Amino acid sequence: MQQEYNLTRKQQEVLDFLVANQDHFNQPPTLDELCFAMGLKSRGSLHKHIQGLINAGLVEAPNRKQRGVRLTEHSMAIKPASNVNSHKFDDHLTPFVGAIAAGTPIEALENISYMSIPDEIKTENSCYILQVKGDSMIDDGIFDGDWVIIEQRSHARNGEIVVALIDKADATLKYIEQYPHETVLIPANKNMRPMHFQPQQVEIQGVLVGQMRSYK
Amino acid sequence: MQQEYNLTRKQQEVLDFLVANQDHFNQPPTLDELCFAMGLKSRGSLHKHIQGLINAGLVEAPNRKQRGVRLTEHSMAIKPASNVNSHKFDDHLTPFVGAIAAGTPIEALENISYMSIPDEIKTENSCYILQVKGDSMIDDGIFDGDWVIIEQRSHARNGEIVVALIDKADATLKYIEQYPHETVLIPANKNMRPMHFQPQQVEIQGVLVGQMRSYK
DNA sequence: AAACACTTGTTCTCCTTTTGTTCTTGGTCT
DNA sequence: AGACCAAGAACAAAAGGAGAACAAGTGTTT
Repeated sequence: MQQEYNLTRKQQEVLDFLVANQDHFNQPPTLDELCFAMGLKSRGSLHKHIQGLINAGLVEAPNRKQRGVRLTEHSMAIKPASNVNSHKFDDHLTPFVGAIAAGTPIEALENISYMSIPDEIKTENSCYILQVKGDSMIDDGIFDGDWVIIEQRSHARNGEIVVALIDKADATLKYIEQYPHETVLIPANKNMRPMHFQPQQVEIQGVLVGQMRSYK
Repeated sequence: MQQEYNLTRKQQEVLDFLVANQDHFNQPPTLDELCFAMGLKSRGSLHKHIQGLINAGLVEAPNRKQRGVRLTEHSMAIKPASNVNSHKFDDHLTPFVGAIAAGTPIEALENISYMSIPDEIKTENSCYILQVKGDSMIDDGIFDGDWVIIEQRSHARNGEIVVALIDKADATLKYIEQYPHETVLIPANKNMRPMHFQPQQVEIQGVLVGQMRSYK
């Protein structure tokens, strides 16, 4: 009877959160903290889901004890077996910091959000995500509205695609070619022309390492 | 799939879908989700088919329980489930099942791996990931080597990009236009021409909802 | 230590939305 | 006619949520 996990969607969500974050907590969370994380406004609602997990034997019964929401050994044992090969849990969330449009500074979001992206489209170094506005890289398959994953760096090799800040004012996503006496930023768009600058005008803010698009 | 049971054509279709996707679901689907995947508009219609499968002993009776449509052990045996169990504990992991190249069947991976992708490029319904081989969608910014996220469905609207199986042999990623007497698959590549088929030659295996690319 | 305020877990009622089930109606095909 | 199938209405149960009320824990002040 207790081996059969018949969890509802919300119970599953709560369990997922607990499993995914068990390492992050130095203490088990309070109900209010969990509510916030799950987007609920009432402890009572959440408590019902917790109760369901307790009945399923996946969470220990916290008898009125505060911060008593812990996974049972049983449910802890489930986690390692949960995915077969590679792609281990990357609890590495990547910050989504704003939008980049050729010709204007990066529009920073007021509250940064985070996305969980696969290792395949990022690097081991620190990365962030921007949403592309405009068509300056359209010939390279980077469209208006796409997300790009940028590795934070201040230098690049010729031929890489970079986030470049021009005259400390305008940010843009372009191919870069650096020569001793000039830096050229090259769009991937037949209708646009390469732009030439003094090297000191151009500050590199990161290098393109991945891209995502939604068709919804 | 073979039938030693007396299933109607539609019952068989539903069963095939359930068997083919038992690994992909984090949780059993609701009737509405199943309706959507099968191209039905009425829960009532689907329910009758499910009822048939329950009578045949292939699906457990979900007594009013939500998301209760599960295969019995008996029907699981139909298709040896390689590594079932407990993907349901990671909502956020999406299976990477193989590569798709125009003109050849999907190359399935021997062991499925999983990627953690953001909600922004998938849907609430069951999705899987394929790697694209070839240039048939290059004008649409889908390049050789890109990953595409496919929502599992057997129908599509005109103008959507689908994974289509032609004559039960060749799988391909194309725009689809469906008319009463013909189905047209349209590549996004100036050098390739639309292909015309009898409707029954073309089986839809999913619809494109997202795309990813690595620049490493 | 006693009294107090505050936090947190628990239980409860009332409500909305989602979802499974049962119907009736009508269509197509053999 | 008899099967299969689809659509949609109608209903009941399940799932999810908000908030009040209360009790048990925690911390602070006196």
